[in-house]
Amino acid sequence: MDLDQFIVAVEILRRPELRGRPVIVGGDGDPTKRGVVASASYEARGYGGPVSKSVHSGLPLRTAARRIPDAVFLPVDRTAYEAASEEVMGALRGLGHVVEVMGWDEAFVAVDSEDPEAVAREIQETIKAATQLGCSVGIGRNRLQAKLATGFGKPAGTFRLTGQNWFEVLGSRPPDALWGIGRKTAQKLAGLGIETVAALAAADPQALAASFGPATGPWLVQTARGLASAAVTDEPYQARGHGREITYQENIDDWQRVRGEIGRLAQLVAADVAAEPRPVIRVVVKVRYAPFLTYSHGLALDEPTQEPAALEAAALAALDRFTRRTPVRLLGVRAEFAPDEPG
DNA sequence: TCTGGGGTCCTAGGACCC
DNA sequence: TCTGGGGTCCTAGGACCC
Repeated sequence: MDLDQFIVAVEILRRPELRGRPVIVGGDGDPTKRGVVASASYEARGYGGPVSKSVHSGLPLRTAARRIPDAVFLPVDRTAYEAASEEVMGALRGLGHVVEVMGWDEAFVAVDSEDPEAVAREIQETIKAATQLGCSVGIGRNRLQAKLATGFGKPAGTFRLTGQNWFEVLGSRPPDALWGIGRKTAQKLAGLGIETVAALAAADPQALAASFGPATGPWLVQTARGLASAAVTDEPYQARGHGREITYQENIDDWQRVRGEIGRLAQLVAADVAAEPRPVIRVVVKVRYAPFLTYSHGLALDEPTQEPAALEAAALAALDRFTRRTPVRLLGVRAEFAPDEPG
């Protein structure tokens, strides 16, 4: 299940007069500032029109404003989206299936049915009745097939993608049409002469292991064949870590201030971590210098802890490993938890 | 394209050990 | 003291996703 233009849809629910207009949500809503598009309405995406007038998520806000000057720009309101998402997932769980939430606007639902389209429509009606939000539902024999199927069902539709029609639908598309394969991998594959899903499915897993590593190589081929094995689970999600990062509106060139900001971020991370039962074993500091060069340095803690003072001290020690003291545009602090003991 | 913020997983290389 | 072959752990970086 994948909600249609989720963030924009939540905004339109509380501002119905925006329906039908190009709406762009991102940053603090000021398109003259640093930030990117979190969500754009279908009107702003300008399907079928020229790229020079189309906006999509990830696009810099300043570029979006140049492309659609009369769009409505709104700030990101995480609290509102979290609340709406909770409502949706609650309604979905009410149907009695195993539900695995994959972010604000997506979930896998484990269903064994002779008539999956009927179940899909029931899911859509239930969510619509509870929240007024539309969604598309993809049907497949595994998570990979179902996930890709939602894209073909948009908006507000259903689509069935199984071994029966996998190559008919996807065979001639580029590999980055698949879930988990992006632009970089597609380029690297093209360099090996592999330019379609069908070609990737026919490739030798061992040969790809030489180029992509022992796990990724064979995984690429399995994915192109539409195969995936992970079951849908409703086990409560356990975060591996928590982090905070900020892109500053103006670059910081005073490294005393950088120190102060890292301390502040470490305190925010300490507060986030306090909500979890697990201790922190490692702290990583990230610095993005003004020309968009990003580096990180981390260190293992002497002993596992959640103590804010210890996390801050570790973050400052990690910061000391950065020798280059030129202006920065982004600072981040991340805390990583001890992994679960097996068994 | 002057390029967010929250994450996850994998890889390569070096250190270290036997 | 021209130097093997594992294995594991740690670290930094990259790719990807929502």
